Amino acid sequence: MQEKELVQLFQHFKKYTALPEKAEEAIAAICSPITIKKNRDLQPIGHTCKTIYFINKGIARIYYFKDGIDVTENFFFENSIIARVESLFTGKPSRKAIQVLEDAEITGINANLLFKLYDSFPEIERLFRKIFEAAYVETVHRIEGIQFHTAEERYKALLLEAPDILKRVPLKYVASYLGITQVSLSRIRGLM
Amino acid sequence: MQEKELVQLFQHFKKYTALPEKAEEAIAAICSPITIKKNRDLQPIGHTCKTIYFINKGIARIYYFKDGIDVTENFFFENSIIARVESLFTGKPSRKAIQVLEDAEITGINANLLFKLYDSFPEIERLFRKIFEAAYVETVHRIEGIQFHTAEERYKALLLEAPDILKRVPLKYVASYLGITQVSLSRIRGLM
DNA sequence: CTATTCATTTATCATATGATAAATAATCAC
DNA sequence: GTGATTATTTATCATATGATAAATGAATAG
Repeated sequence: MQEKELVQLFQHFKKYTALPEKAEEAIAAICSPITIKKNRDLQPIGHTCKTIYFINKGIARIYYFKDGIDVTENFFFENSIIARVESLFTGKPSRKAIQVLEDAEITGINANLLFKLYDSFPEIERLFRKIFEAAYVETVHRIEGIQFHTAEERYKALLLEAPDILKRVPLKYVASYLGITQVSLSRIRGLM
Repeated sequence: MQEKELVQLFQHFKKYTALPEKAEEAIAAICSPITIKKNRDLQPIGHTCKTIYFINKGIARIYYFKDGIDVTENFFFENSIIARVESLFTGKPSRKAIQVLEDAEITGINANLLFKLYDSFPEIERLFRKIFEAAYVETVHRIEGIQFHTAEERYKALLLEAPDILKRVPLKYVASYLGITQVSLSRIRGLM
């Protein structure tokens, strides 16, 4: 594991809570570096999520198929944690995949070993509690953004809150993320 | 605090993780019983969430106003935990309120004191970590249920997955929960 | 019990979005 | 660099849902 990427990871963790050195070492020991090419699946559909990922570089999305149609659930950028929580927290196989949208460098954290670390390092349990609490809050905001807003409102909100998505991600993925067809998204963009 | 209601609370906690007796006592010490009449707000809009609630009896909903329109974010039944997490986990005031839809008996858990207990009782931190992880997973499922489904599909899914909501909750609240108007909901019901 | 308020349904019309097809534009493999 | 594939836009038509109004039904206060 490259030192540089671990530094980036622990830098990210500091936003949530401080970790004693021993705890950092313990986490470092269960991390693996992953280099992956654009458009490849980091995790396929149907497998149980046993890894928590951190993006050092690149973009990724979680997606699944609804009636044969590719639906993007979420996008993830540099310095963020990705996990298919509905699988990670339940132990059930996930119907969702993680795909990388640019050549990426990723740190994989072995989830089972991490959960074991919770017993010896309450600070680590606290860290990940806070990480997922923050992700939970984001998800709640997401619902608010969907409920009772028109497609156009949702597009404008995205333009305001996460313009990077529109700059770096193919529109066809953005469309399903917004819950509309690609054609509708194109029409909405055309009006502005 | 009534013994009976605490038993019900700890019974609920057992679904997530076992607690040592001392931890249960520590939690019991920060709980207060609340009796509240139908249609009253348990927590008003604009206040910062400092209490985690457990419903011993009754139903509640979280709601807010979007452009002057009452929107239901979620429903909660007996034996469930309610919190406006976007306020609880960020310390910011909530734009949402909690309202009781039937005469209810509720246990309030002082959140600040609870978070202090996390330091001395890792088991308590673990318990609430798991509780909110499970709630997070539910929220992720919720998004899946909204994205790319028609109003009719969403109604039918609700009929299947949570028929109790339709039995015990006024339809006007169900409509905004489904992200549609009351009139549309009525029309959809009429077709079936 | 009665009157009043509130909730639900029904009807009509307007509009946003979906479905499909075709034209352009951009990207990729070789 | 060129052809082939893929992404995006544009156009047309169909339909689900919203907005509004009015009628019916249920709940509540006094």
